[in-house]
Formats: sequence, C-alpha cells, structure tokens
Amino acid sequence: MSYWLMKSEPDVFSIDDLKRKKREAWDGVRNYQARNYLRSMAVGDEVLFYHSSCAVPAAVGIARVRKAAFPDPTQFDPGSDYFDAGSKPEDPRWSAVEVEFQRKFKKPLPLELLKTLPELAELALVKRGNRLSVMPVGETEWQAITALAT
DNA sequence: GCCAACGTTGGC
DNA sequence: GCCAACGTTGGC
Repeated sequence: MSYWLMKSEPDVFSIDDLKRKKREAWDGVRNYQARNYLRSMAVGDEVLFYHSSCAVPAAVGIARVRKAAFPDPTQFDPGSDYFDAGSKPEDPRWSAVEVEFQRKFKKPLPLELLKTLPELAELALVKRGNRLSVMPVGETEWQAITALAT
C-alpha cells in the first residue's frame, strides 16, 4: 500500500465537505506530475488531506483511495473550469480518482509544525517553491506525521 | 529548441 | 495583497 498527500483549498473543498459527502471524485488536476501520481494510486492507498491557500495551511485528516484513476470527466465539459479542448475522449489527457473519508484530526497539523520534523526534510510539501498538489508520502514520513495526529 | 513573457500556486 | 517559484506558451 502507498501513501499520498493531496492539497485542497478549504474554501473550495474541505475535509468537512468530504466528511459530509463520504466520498468524492478528485478531479481538476491539470499538472502532469500530479496526474502521473494520480495514475499510480491503488484502491486502499491512504491519503493525507491537506488544506492549502488558507489562514493555517495544515494536514487535517486522512482519506482513502476508493477508485483508481479514470478519465477526468471535467476535461470534456465545455462548461467546466477544467475543460481542456485539446483532450480527446479516445485519448484522455487528465485523470481523476475517487477518495473516501477516513477521519479528521482533532487538531490540524500545521505546515509550520511539519516543517520542523526531521523525517519530513525530503517531503515535497516542505520544500521551497513547492506547488505540487498531489505527492507521494514515504512510509517513514507517514508514520512521523500520523504519530502526531489525534 | 531556446527563452522571455505570462499565468498560477501558495505561503506569508 | 505581495511576491517567489515554477509551469506553460508562443515567437523566433
């Protein structure tokens, strides 16, 4: 089993939204590196849910991959913000996965805190200029983070 | 194929 | 709101 971290802006879609909806398609990813990670996900993989672009950027809970990568429907929807005229249905450019709510941490683990953990020194999240919205998390990294979660 | 311009992300 | 970092676009 693999571990991942996925960013979401809480104003758009928060851990509470996922908790309420139970499961959600993770679509709209329009970055090739992030897309490739989506395609590497397997059912059952665990995902750290991270809130970005907000007052306190933080890891806030855990989700689980419920459905492996499939063509992101929003790329073919002209009404969607994520519409991609260059993507052909016979050769979809973008992928989505479906995730399912697992749990919400009682207290968020702020980026500021995560940055202090020596185990996370190599995690893309804490690196300068990091913009990747989907990234792999190593076993040791996962343990270090979840050990702090309540 | 290079690279400047531009747009986006995301922390602060 | 600002700005650094980075990806993408498009002219040449």
